[in-house]
Amino acid sequence: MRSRIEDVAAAAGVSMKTVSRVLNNEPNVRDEMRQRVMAAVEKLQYRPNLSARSLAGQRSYVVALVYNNPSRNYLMEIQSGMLDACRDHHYNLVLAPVGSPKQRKAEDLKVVFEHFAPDGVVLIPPLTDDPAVLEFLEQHEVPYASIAPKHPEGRIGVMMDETAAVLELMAGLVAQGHRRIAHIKGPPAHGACQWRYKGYRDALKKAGLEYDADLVVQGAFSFESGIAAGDALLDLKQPPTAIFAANDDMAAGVIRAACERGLAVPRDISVCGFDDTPIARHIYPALTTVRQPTSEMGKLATLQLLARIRTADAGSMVHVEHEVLFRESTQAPKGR
Amino acid sequence: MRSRIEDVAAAAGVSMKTVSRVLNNEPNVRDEMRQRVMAAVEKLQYRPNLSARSLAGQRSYVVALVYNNPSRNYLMEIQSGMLDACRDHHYNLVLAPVGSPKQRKAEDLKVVFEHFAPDGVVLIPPLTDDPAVLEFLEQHEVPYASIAPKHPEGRIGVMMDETAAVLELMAGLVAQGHRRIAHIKGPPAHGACQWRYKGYRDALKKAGLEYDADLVVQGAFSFESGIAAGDALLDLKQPPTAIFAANDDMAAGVIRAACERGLAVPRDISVCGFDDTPIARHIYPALTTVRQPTSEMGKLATLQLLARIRTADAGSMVHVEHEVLFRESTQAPKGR
DNA sequence: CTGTTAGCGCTTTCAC
DNA sequence: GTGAAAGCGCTAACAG
Repeated sequence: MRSRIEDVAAAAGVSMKTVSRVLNNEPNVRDEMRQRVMAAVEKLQYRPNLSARSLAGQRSYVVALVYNNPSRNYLMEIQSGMLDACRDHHYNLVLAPVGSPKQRKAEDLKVVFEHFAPDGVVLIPPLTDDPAVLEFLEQHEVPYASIAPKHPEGRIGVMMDETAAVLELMAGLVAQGHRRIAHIKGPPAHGACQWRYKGYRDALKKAGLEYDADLVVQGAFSFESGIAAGDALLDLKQPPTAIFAANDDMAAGVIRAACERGLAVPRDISVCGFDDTPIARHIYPALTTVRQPTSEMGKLATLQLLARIRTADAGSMVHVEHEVLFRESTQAPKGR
Repeated sequence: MRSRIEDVAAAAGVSMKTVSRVLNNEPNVRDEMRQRVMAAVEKLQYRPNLSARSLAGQRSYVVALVYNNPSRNYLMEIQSGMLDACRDHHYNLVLAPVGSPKQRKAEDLKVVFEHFAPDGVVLIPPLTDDPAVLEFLEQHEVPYASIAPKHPEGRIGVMMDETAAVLELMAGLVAQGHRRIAHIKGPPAHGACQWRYKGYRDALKKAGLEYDADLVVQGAFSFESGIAAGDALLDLKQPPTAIFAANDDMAAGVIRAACERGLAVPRDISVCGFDDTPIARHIYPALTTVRQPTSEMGKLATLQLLARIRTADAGSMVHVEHEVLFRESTQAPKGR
């Protein structure tokens, strides 16, 4: 049978409460006691019982990943980073998909909270900015960390300078000689998309190129929406020489659209995406894109959350570096 | 504050234990009592406290998904199916990646068990057949369901007739006129690969084609291994006219290898994969492949597991249907 | 068929 | 600084 706190107390010759104090890093324990307890814990291979702990105390040692319907790759990466952070801090991860069948986000959240009473949650786009979710969390006073929120002010979590990344990407296209560069926007609910769009406009201005509304179409982050957008752009009287899609899936759709009409990428049209998901490397030609350290972002967000759980005003909004990857799908335009 | 079982008992005018009986579907409760209790539960919005339940009882109402390093897409699908099943049965899912950094699978499992004491686990390839994991589970008498195990005898879970699927796929290639069909094998640790390989051999025999060892190369399920295998096959003095890769990622690698050397798919070489992961539809040309209902398999495996948790000899190995999808990456060979 | 009593293993008072 | 006792909300064993 598993050893209990009582056994550890007996082995160390102290009371249960002292053991509890040591385990929870509480003050008011002499160093010598601490050592004795640690030794006994080690010797008996003692691990606290989670259920008992959360029943008696107020903490559950669980954090939840709350999400709506992000890209599967993205979710996977975040999840894996969170698992890393959790493992290191003896925390545990539960998944909280919300609003799946009936769109009752707050209801779904409530169920998760009733079951697991997580000590905090990590939010990822496009849910990071969902009013219903935020309201629920504020109301229940649950600490949360946000990944790539639209409005980072006063939040803790992690984000990347997406605008700067796009600026860099666009500068590369301009350097290759592109003058007519189109943009496929992502869903507006997705905070990052507005930054990417801003980067696009800023880059045009910086390069002295005029903004042309015809060259900007709305996508939905899906492969299919990329095909539709690509078709629309390639049908223009004066088509662009390069297309910057707000994510890789849509960029893959554009490549499909181009191939279907006999155009070669990048010879006839340059294409680039964003995110560096696996598809970026797997399609032919390999996509020029922006890598964001997604898994690390999951980890960092979790660390900020754990800090805040421990101390009410700890944790901050941390920034991570991007990396622009020029690959095969972009080159100087033909006419040059 | 949340209502407790005591409140429900008071509201229904019965004892706590009766409420408990109703909630756990135990026998020996009059229908009238049951109704009264249910009404009170509804009225008070009562939800049992998980921690208290698992502390007092023997069940944790948690199932774990135990995995090693499957394809991310695959994992995602399984996970989503499991979440469905769990939600329907008031169970909860925890993730148990094992052997990640230091390859101590049993150790990692133990940690998960100490924290969550899951009532059962679902195993997915390539871990389904891992001796260390199976031994741990048997030893601790933990019910488990297996997805696509190498040796289904006596197991519960879910599997697909992979051999039949390959037979069907290969028959399609033969019907198109292919006579030199190559195969890229998946990692041997992965149970399904032996069934896919068997299907390949059986199909050759059935079509009256000779088995040629040069046409079979070993892959590792990765895109990169697909490139390498594709290069090897295309370098042959007498290259194949069609290549059947044991999964989609490797098939994508083959397409890359072909494109790099200026060959067109399917004009110069037909390629097909297995699994119908998103990449199959997203690359150009779209891959001929075999769809397996992965998400449903996650759900079904969980249902079998839950049945077994409830009753020691319930649950079985269920079979799901495949679907062969002929898309753009295969056509009749040139020479014909 | 139903209710009472005693814990599950831990943390929290509150004494010392 | 440390410890003893009293629950956290539920289920198990037993009594009715």
